[in-house]
Amino acid sequence: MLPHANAALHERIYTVVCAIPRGMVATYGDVAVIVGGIDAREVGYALGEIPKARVEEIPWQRVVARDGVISTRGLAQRQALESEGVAFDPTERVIMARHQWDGPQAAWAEANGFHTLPTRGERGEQLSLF
DNA sequence: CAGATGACTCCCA
DNA sequence: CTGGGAGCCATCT
Repeated sequence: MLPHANAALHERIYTVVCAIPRGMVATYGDVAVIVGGIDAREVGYALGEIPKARVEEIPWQRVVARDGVISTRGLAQRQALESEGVAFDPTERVIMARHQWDGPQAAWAEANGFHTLPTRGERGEQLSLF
């Protein structure tokens, strides 16, 4: 379904995805919060509607499920992430403690009409996730 | 307007 | 770990 969902909404989602730094990942839920007014599912559907011509410019592979699991078929996403330095644990999950994006900078978010993520606390200290 | 459907997430058995 | 079910939002039938 969703043959041609709201183009403007897709653009906002794509813009946020393009802001995810190389080597980092964001969850569907995080992207939804940043865009505002939508939920994780909407993000997933939008990414599934990326036109072929733009799949090269949009780092869709940097968006993963909340627990670091990749939900797309095949290994393309995992390989793309590994090639840019994202590490996976033995169960094929992204090591979120080390690669989860903190969200856009306040200035950028405000300038583009987006939200910033709520403080994720001292996430960089809990490295003992294994 | 009601029902169905998803690259989601959370909870419980 | 697996599976089911509810809640979630936007769009399509």
